[in-house]
Amino acid sequence: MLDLKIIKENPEKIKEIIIKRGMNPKTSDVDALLAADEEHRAALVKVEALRSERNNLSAAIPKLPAAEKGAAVAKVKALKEELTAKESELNALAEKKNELWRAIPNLLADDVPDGGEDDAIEIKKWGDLPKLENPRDHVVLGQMTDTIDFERAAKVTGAGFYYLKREAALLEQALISFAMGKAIKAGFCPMSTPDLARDTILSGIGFNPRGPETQVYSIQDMDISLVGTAEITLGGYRSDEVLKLEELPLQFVGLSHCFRTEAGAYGRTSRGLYRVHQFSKVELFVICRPEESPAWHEKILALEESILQELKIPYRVINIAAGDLGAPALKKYDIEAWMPGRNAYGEVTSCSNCTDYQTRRLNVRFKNSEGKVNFCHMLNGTATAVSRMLISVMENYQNSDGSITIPEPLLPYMHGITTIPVRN
RNA sequence: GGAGAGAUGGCCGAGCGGCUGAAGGCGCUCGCUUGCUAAGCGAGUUUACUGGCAAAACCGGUAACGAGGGUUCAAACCCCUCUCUCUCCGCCA
Repeated sequence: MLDLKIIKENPEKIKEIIIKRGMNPKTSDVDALLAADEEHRAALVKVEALRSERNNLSAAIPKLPAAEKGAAVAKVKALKEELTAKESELNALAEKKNELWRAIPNLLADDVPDGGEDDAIEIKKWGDLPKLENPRDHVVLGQMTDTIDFERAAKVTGAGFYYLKREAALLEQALISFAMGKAIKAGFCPMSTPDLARDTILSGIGFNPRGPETQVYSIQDMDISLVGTAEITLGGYRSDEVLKLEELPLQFVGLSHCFRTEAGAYGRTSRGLYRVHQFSKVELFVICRPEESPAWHEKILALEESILQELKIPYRVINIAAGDLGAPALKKYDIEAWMPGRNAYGEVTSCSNCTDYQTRRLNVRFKNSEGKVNFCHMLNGTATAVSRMLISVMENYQNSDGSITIPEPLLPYMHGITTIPVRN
C-alpha cells in the first residue's frame, strides 16, 4: 500500500494516477479514503481517552478502602460497556479505511508512458532477426522432435499443461542453471523456494488469493495457495522483520514452479507454451534502501538482457504504460524476445520497481544510520521463465529440417547433446 | 498420526492476576574515568498508531510478552482455538 501521508498531501496527484492507470476512481476512491481516515482517527481519540480513564480507575481500585471498592468496580464496569461499543465502531471504521487504502495504487515514475497495453514505449532493440524460410512454431517443432507433449498432459491434468521430454526436459534444467549462474555471478543468493504460500503473503505482494478474478490456485480448507511466482515467497521471506543496514541490499535469485489459473485469458495469443498453468521460473528479487531502487531496476534489466544476449536471442525492451502496470509497480520493463513461430516479439521477462508498496504490507523494514526504522524497497524481475524462453530458443535455433541446434551457452548443461534431431 | 514440553525486548533469561513496557545479564550507544589493544563508573537503549503542531524536537495517550478469541474492574500471568519450535513413539520419502 501507498504511504498514507503521501496520499493526504497530494490527493489530486493520486487521483490523476488512478485515472492514468485506468483504474476505476469509484473503486479507488481517494476522497472516500481521506474521509474514512478522518473518521477513524476521531473515533480512535475517543476510544483511547475512554481506555485511559478505565485504566486509571482500574489501577486505583486495589488501593481503595474495602468499603469503596464495590462502587468503583461498578463504575468501571459501566465504563467498560461503553468502551466495548465504541471499540467495535472503531474496528469497523478501521476496516473500511484499510479496504479503501488497499485500493490505492503505487505512484508512477515520471517516465512511465501514458496509455494502456498498446502504448508501451520501445526503449531498445537488440539483435538481428534470424533469416528463416517458413519458420515453424515450437508446437510443431515439439511434435517433430518429440520433445513436448500437450495431448497426454491434457489427458493426465488438463488443458494448459505439458510434458517436456528428452532434450526439452534437459533444456529446462539448462536454462535454469544458466540463468542461476548468471545471477549468482551478479551477487544474487540462490534460493529454492516453497511452491505454496500463505494467503496473507500473496496479498501482501499484490496477488488476490481468492475470489472470482483470482489468478491463483488455492488449497481447499487451508489459507495457503500455489504461488504464481517466486516473487511471492521471496518477498515474504523477510516479512515482519527489521533488517540491519549492513544486510542491504538483499539479492535473491529464486527457483520455483509457478501456477496460474489464467482465468479469462483464453482467446489471447496462447498457442503452446506461451500461456500455461504451470511453469518453472528463475526470479530475481532485490530488497534495498529506498534511494537505491531506481538503480537496481536498471541493473536487474541489464542482467535480464545479458541472459538473452548471451543466448543470442533478438529482443526488445519496452517501458510499460501506466494503464498496463500492476498496482504495486512504480515502473515496469518487459523484455520481449523474438519468436519466429508467430513472427513477433513475445514477453519473456518483466521487471518492476515496487518501491515500498509491498514492504508496507509485508512489513519489511530496515534501521537507517540514524537508527530510524523505515520501509525497504522491493524489486523483482524474471531471469528465466522457462516455458516462454523455450519458445524463443526452439524457434530461433530451428534448422530448415525441423531439428534444433542447442545454443552455445547451454551446451555445458546438455550432457553432450548439441542438436535436437527430428523424430517424427 | 500418538504422547509430552515450550514460545517474553537485538540476544540470553526472570516473572505465573494489580506502578512490569516488562527484573537480571549480554550486546549496543553516549558521557566520565583510567598510563598501557582492556577494565571501571554513570546514563541511555522496542515498535506502531495517535493528540498537542504545519513540520522537527519534545511532551502526552493508546496498543503490543507467538496469533486470535474469552474470563475479570484489571491478564505476560487464568480459560479456549490456532500457528510454530523442541523431545519421544509410530509412519513415510
